[in-house]
Amino acid sequence: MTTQLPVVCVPRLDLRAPDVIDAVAAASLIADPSRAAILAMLADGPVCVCEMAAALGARENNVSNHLARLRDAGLVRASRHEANARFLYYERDEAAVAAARAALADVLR
Amino acid sequence: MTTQLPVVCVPRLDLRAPDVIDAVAAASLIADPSRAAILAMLADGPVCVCEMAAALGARENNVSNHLARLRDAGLVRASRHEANARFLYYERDEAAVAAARAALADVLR
DNA sequence: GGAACATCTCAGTGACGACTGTGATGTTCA
DNA sequence: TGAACATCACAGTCGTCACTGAGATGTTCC
Repeated sequence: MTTQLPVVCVPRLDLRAPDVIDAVAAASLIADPSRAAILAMLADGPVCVCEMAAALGARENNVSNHLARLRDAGLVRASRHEANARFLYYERDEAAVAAARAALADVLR
Repeated sequence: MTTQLPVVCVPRLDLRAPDVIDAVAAASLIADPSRAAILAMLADGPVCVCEMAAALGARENNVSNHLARLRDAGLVRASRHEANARFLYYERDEAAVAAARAALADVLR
């Protein structure tokens, strides 16, 4: 609880707002419960769209919309199942996830 | 790039959606550029409302609204300047910030 | 006490985003 | 080939949230 208040109470006009666009972009994606759960589920390996929809209790086109946003952000990518190409499996791009984690950690550093 | 697709393509209905409410709450706060910048600025110590407003190029009541949300979440607290109590200085609650950081890191684990 | 300042609270407005429904695309199987 | 399935893309609707403006509270200084 050591609050270091400045001795002189003159507004510091040299204070610059830090660059937070990457953190905001990452946070905006996690700010939705469905997308946050999707990202957490994908931590354990690829998951099918229908599996995620069932786990979330959401419709598949709804999940698809969220996956499209995560895809556009580069956080996940899709590939069809080898044995049954009807199923589309999503997996995380760990490099992009690490970058998002770093951007968020920088704000809360 | 070792995508471990299941050999048998049967939807895993046992898949449960993980608990992400804490991460979503934290992300929702960071998802706004003003709040993200505020949290980042406060990492270096207490800052006055007028200083944050000047750095952000925002109006003071706007900044005050964002600070109220961060306050309600327990991430920041306010105290008046000892020498000049007209100025209200905000500082982070490092325990709460650490908890938010942990919740976010858990989703992107 | 009164004026100027710093900040808060609240209500109103506008914009962005989440969910839905529908139709389209690609895949499997009979 | 046709039916069923898995998923996507897009447009419409509705709710939430950020910014604004105005008024209220607390502080300092004359």
